[in-house]
Amino acid sequence: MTVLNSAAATQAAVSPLKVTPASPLFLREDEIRRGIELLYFGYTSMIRGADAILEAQGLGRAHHRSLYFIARRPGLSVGELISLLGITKQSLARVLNDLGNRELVEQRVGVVDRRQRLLTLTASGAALEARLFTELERSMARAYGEAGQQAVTGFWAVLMGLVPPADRPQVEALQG
Amino acid sequence: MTVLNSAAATQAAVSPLKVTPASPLFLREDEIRRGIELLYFGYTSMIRGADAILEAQGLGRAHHRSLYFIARRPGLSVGELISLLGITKQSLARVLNDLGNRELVEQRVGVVDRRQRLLTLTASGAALEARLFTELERSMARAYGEAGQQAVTGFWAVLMGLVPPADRPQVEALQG
DNA sequence: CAGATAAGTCAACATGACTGTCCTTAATTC
DNA sequence: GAATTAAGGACAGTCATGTTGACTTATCTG
Repeated sequence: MTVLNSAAATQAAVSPLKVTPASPLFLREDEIRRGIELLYFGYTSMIRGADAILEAQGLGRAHHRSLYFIARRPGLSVGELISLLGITKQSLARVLNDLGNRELVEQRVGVVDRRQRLLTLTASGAALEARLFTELERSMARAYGEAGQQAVTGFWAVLMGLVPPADRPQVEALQG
Repeated sequence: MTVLNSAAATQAAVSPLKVTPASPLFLREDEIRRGIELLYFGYTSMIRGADAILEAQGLGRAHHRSLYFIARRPGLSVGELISLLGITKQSLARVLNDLGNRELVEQRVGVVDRRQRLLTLTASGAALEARLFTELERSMARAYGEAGQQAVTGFWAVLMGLVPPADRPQVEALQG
């Protein structure tokens, strides 16, 4: 899956996407609103690409989020997944039951703590997640490519700044 | 509302938030996943701040989005709002009826096209939107301040790159 | 005038979140 | 070893927000 989008990469080297740069007074209301709006439209644009695949499977975005995090951290516990998603046990239960019934996700009893149920993708679950990821990747790789490497660093920095400091370790752990 | 967060602004000048910079191979899967995750957590972190205010009013995020765009573009038509939100007329109708019944939003017949209903906030609607905006602003201003001006430009560039080119004019028009 | 467009309305339905409660099993603590 | 705590599952009801489809009214445009 470590596939370079060569077209986007080429474009990155050649012509970074022009956007109006932030002004020295980049905390003015208009610039705040610009960030709010771009975050809203960017986020919804990115995830919209996977919706068609999900719908064909009779799954929704909630299922996608679970598949994504289980793929990212195989063997994570139900409690850890609840914490990442920020939803209740009961909300996650239905999603996890759906995924289990479709044999996309498997549970094993924890080794160190046998109360835990550790989650992994089955082969077909991994295949579906890969297809969904490819959709997100297409969108993100194009954006990275158009904006350029330096912009990506700024993109990450602002987004991490939006996360309350108390929650940052969890996000960083995911990416360790 | 053009309030500078002086603490954040000072911090911006002094010590931009350190994040692992994007590598030259910034299209590798890990870096794509990092973007996906930060976008998810950043977006949800930002909007979560307004939820308490909304809940106290008996309103939800759908109401907030309508209030936001009506505040941003006073006098926009119902059709324009549908297009911005990407939802159906029937979905918006319920939200707009709620906001009208609470006298937060008013409708006027269009001047150039009398079929249109042009939306504006009432005084109390504007007051509520301002409170909600202040919450988002707090979060965004802190992130801008921590990351620094240059990072903000990159943040905008990547997000605009995520938006399909066909949809970009609409986003830019909002910010004209 | 005929057809297209903007908007409103009613109905039925799906999804994904919530709360609350009860239960089982396993780990921890006294 | 007994009591408490923690992880998870199950069941029930509710709410917010989206969807389709069908129909109406007013207005604009060719």
